[in-house]
Amino acid sequence: MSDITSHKVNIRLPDSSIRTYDGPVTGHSIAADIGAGLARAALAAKVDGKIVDLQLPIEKDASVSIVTLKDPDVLELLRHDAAHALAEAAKELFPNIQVTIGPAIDDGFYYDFSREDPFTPDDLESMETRMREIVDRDEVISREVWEKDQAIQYFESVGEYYKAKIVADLPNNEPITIYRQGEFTDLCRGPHLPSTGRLGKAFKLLKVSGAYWRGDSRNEMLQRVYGTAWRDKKELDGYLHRIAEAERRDHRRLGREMGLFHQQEEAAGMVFWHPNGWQLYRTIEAFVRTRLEEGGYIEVKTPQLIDRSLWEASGHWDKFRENMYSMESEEKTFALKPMNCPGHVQVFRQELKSYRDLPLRMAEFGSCHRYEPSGALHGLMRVRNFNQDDAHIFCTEDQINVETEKFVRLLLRIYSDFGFDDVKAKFSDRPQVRAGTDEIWDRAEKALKGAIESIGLDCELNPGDGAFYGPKLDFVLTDAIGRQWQCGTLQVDFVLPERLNANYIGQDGDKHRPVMLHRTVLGSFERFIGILIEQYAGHFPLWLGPVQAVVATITKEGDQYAEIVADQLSNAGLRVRTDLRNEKIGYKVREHSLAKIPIILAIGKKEAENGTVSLRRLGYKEQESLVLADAVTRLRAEASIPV
RNA sequence: GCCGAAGUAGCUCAGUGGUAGAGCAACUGAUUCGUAAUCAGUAGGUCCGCGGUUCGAAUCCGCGCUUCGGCACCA
Repeated sequence: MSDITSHKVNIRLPDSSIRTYDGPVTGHSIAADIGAGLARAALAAKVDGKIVDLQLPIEKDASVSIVTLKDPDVLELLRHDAAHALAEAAKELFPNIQVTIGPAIDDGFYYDFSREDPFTPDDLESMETRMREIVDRDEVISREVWEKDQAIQYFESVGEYYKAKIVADLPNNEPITIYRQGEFTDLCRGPHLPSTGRLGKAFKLLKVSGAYWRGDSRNEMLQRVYGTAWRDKKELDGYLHRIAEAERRDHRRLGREMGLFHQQEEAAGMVFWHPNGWQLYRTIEAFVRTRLEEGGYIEVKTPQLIDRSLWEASGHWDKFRENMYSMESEEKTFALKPMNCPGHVQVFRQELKSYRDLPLRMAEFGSCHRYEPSGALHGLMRVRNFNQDDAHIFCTEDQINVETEKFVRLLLRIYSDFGFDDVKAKFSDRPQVRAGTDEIWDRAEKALKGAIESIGLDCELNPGDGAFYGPKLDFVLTDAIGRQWQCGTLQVDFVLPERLNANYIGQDGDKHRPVMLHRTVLGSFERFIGILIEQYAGHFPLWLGPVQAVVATITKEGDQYAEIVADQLSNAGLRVRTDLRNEKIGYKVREHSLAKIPIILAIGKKEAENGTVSLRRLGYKEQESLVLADAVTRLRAEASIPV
C-alpha cells in the first residue's frame, strides 16, 4: 500500500486559483477553507467534472468545484437521495418489504420494491409523510467500502435477497460501496448528500405501477413508486403545472371535444374518424401528396390482404407472424399487411426495369394492421390499424447519398410547415447480427452519414441499433412543451430486394439488385395527428383547421348577408360554416371558441349595410373590421396549404 | 401480455344492499340581442358484459371486456 498522505494535492478552483494540501482533502474541507457560508451551502463536490460525496477524500490533483443548490447538476443528487429516503420510509413502514433499485430519472426518481400486498394511495401518502420526517431527522449519510462476500452475507442476513443478488452480479474487482442513513443500509454507487435534511421538501410521490425485475418480462413483477423532486417549491409547482398542461393538451380529450374521432371497445386500437377529424386527415394527406409529387415520387395502392406465401418469401411470416392478423379463405391463409414494402416490390417487378428508371420513388398511403399488445394501445399514438406516409426508393448504392439528402430536406420542410423546427436525427449503424457484407455496410453507413453532415443536422449515434438489413436514420421532433417524438425514418435495405427478387438492367446489360430505402416522414397519420393535436392544444393553424371560419349573425337582419359572406369564402376554398341561430353573439362566440374555430366573422346590421365583416381570431378578444373582398383575399392566402 | 386502478345520461361526476341523481350538453318554446353562457320547460339510463349471493344488487362475490397509469413490446 502506497503512502498517499505524503503527496501534495493541488486543487484547482473554478476561479483558476490553486490550493495545495498536504495529502488527501475532502470537498468539505475545501469548502470550509473558502468560507463558512460555502461550507454550509455545500452539498457535494465536483471533481474533474464528476460529482462525489463531500466527505470523499480527493487523493490527487484535480479541478474541484463545490456543488450547492445553485448547480443544476444537483437535481440528480437530490432525486437519488429522495429515492433513498423513500426506501428508508418504506422499510420503516412495511417490515417485510424488500428494496431493489431506485435511480434518479428525468424530472424525478423511482424505487422498485418487492412486497406481497399492492401499495394503496394511502400507503403512498404515509410513505411521503415518513419521508418528510426522515428529512426532519437530518440523518447523516455515510459511505463505506465493503468486501463483496461481506455485502452478500449482510444483505442475505437481513432478508434483502434482491440486493444480495445485485451485489453478487457485480464484477469482482469493483469496490462495493455501502451507504448508511439512520437505520437504513443500502448498496449504492452514490454519490449522496451529506445528510437527509439537505434533501429539502420539494418532492412528491406521484404514482405506483408494476415493473419487471431487471426490466425483463420473464421475471417477477415488482412495485414501482414514482416521485418527483426539485430544489424548491417553486420548481416543484412548475413541474406539477407542466404535467397539468400536458393533460390539458391530451389528444384523446381534445379529439372528443373537437369532434375529431372516437374509439370503442368493439374495435380496440382502431379509429372512427368523425367529419372534422377526417377533414384534418385529408388536409394532411393532400399536403403530403403535393410534397411527394414535387419530390419526384409516384403513388401506388397495394392490397390489404395478401397470401401467406408472399409473407413467407419476404421473411415477415417468420419474424412477425405473432403480430400479424391472418384469416383463412379458399383453403388458403391470408394476412393483413403490416407493411407496404413487399407490395411495392411486386409493383416494381411488373416491368423489366432499367438503370435509367432509378431512383424510383414509390409512395403509398398504405393502411397497415399490426397486432399490438393490449397494454400498448394509447389513443391515436399506438393503434392496431394505422396509415403510413410510406415510400420505398429503389436505387443503386451510388444513389443512397443523394437520395438521403433529398429525403432529409423534404422531411425538414414538411416538419417546418407543421410548426416543428426542432428536429434531431439518430443514426443507427450495423448490429451484431446482420445481412450483407462489411463492404456494403461501410458504403451505406458512409452515405447516410455524409448526407446528414452535408445538411448540418444535429445527429446522435445509436451504435449497433440498425436493422439487420441495413443502417437507418430516425428523426425526432420536439413539440411545443418540450416532449420528443420519433416520427420519420429512413432505412437502407439490402435484403428485401434479394428475397423478393427485384432487379434492374444496368448499363452493362446485366441484371443487378437495387437497394431499397424505406422511408416515412410522419410515420403514421394517426400518431402524427395525435402529436399535432397536442402540439397546438387543438388551436390549429388556419390551413389545418377542420372548420376554418364560422360566419355568425348578431340578429336576423344579418342572415342574408351572412350567406353571401359564407359563399364567397367557400368559393375561395375555405371550409366555412354559418351560424344563423337565434342566440346572442356572446353565446355564439363562446361556443365556437370552445370548439376552437380559428376565425369568427360576426355579421350584424352594420356589416350588412356596409359590406364589411367583423373578424375575430381564436384566442384574441380584439376584432377587426374589414371590407368583405379584403377579408376573402386575406383568408384565402392564409388558409391554403403551405406552398 | 404483466402489475395496479377505473367503467353510472353525450360530457364531468355524486350515489356502500331498499323507487337511479346533479351540472353542462341535447330537444321544445319564448326572447332579435354587438363579441366567452338569455329565460322557462322537456326528454334522456343494459349503472361495461355474463354468472352468482340475497326477499331485494349500481352497491357484495366470481369470470370476462374495455379504458387509464406504468412495465414489457413497438419490423
